[in-house]
Amino acid sequence: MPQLLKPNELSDSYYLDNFNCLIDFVFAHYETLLCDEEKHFYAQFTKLPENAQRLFIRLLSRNGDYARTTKLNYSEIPDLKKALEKLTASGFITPAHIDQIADWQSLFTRKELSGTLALPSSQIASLNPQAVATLLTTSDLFGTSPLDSLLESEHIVQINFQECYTIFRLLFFGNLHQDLSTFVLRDLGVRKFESYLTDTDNLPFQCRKQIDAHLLYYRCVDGYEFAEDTGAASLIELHAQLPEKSKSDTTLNRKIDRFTNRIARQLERENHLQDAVRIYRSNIQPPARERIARIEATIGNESAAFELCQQIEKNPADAEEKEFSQEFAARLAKRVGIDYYRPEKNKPAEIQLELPNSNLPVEFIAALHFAKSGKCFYVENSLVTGIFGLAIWDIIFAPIPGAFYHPFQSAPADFYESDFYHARESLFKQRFIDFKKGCLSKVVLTHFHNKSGIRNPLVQWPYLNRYLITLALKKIPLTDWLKLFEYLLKDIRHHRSGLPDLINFPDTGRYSLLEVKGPGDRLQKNQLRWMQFFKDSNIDHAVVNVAYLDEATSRDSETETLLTEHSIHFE
DNA sequence: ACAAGAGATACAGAC
DNA sequence: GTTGGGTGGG
DNA sequence: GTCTGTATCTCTCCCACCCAAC
Ligand SMILES: [Mn+2]
Ligand SMILES: [Mn+2]
Repeated sequence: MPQLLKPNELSDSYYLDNFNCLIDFVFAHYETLLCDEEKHFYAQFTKLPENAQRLFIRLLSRNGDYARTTKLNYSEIPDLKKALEKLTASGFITPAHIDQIADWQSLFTRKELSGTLALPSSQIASLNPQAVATLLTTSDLFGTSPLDSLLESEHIVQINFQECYTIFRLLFFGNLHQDLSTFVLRDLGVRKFESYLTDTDNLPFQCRKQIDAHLLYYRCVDGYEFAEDTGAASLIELHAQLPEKSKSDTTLNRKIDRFTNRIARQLERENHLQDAVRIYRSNIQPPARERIARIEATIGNESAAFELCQQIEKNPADAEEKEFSQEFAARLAKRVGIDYYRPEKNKPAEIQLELPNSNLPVEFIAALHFAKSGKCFYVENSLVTGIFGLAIWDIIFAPIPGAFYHPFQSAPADFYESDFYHARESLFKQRFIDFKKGCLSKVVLTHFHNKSGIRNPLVQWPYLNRYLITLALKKIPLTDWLKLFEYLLKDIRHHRSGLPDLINFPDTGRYSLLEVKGPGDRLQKNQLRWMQFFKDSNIDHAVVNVAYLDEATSRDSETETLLTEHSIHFE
């Protein structure tokens, strides 16, 4: 009998349904890539009675490999004992072998442990897991250990098949950071996703080797913290364990490269420069080459550093890397006393303001100042990026092969890839023609209305409202929008950030983009690049330097009124 | 959109 | 006694 | 007294609870 549900209400079998949805999808589309144990896991799970299924899912979504059965209490699982028996009989859980339990502190409270060990709880806190285990399992003259009393009325079970579930999650989501809560958040209406069709003919995993590589990568990431604490040798070993980069899996390659950079950077901090350089060299992702150049310069290898800078300049991975290579080369040349061309520095226009410190974020202080003679909004990336996202909404979610492979994506799989545009070129070309015919406002406002709250990699809904959008579309000329869009499209990954804090629409007309800087703050590289773009595109812009007239005071009533008028709310 | 970018803030060292 | 971080849950 | 590099902090639904600390 189907339940009648209010829009944001969960059915009483929600997590069972969600889990089934996940594993059924994986089994249906990836059966040939599953190993015997995984297939066994799936087959056995589907044979379990519903109550046992429920309990197992509950156990899987807890932390840790073990659970105390006395701590389990679920109103939707009436016969816990029977469910536990079923799970034990089918091998989904097993009574724990106490000598395999390494971490007793996460299973029992300090108080419980200090009681049985007859030690002050402060001392328990300072013991390492190994020590606790030893104390607990050491028998006295009568052959009894503290553990015996602790476990008198306890059953600890080991939760099995966690690895299988991990694989299923990986295959379903394509990553390990999403889990069953993703379903819940969608069904509660917290996160809305576009309702595209998933392309089951072009799923991301093609062979078992690829799956294992992903899994290994995640294992290495898990091991990072320990390796960092253990020292350089562990970090080097960790790097050696990383999966080989594959020919086709650019997503995984990118992850490996980022992680590699993280390892090498830590080696730098620990002063293992040779190893850091060696590891950076295996890597294309910025800032690997930059780091190598810096290290070479530090250890007195200026010529090697200089040469690398020239290589980078010839073939930069992105604007940031290119700028680095030019500036650093010039710096090196100067240091060695060689004459060398230095790119002229862009100094954006500046506005100096002296304002009372009303104890608000400096962006609001500045915005309220400009609001006295116009309309001013604190938008950062959200306006330009958001308008663009609304303007090309249907292109972002167009059914390109392989773009969508599960229902919880906020972007197509290739959104940040350099060929995102080319895979949709005809759609974009047509859309830009339409814009030139004057349909920009209509497309944007239609999507703003129809897609409200739905996730889109370019749209941050909380910052957008109809008034702001309408005003921006009216005050910013189409030619400027087209230039902005074109610039965004050149490198979406990097160009979606660094936009100025404020957009100002003075009463006298026009508009300008303002980056606010309080005392001690300075322009970031990407912010400066946007300023350069505005200059090249003839778009009003400035850096607003705010100095405070006084110490921070509490907000006066005048400020409160302004805040209310601008729908700004704090604490 | 893979414990991340995305921005602000703090401080040290170079010059 | 209070808080605040961690965790589980819808 | 600037300019640079680097490290560090804050934040992702939101609520109830439990436990460990200041
Ligand atoms: Mn900002
Ligand atoms: Mn700012």
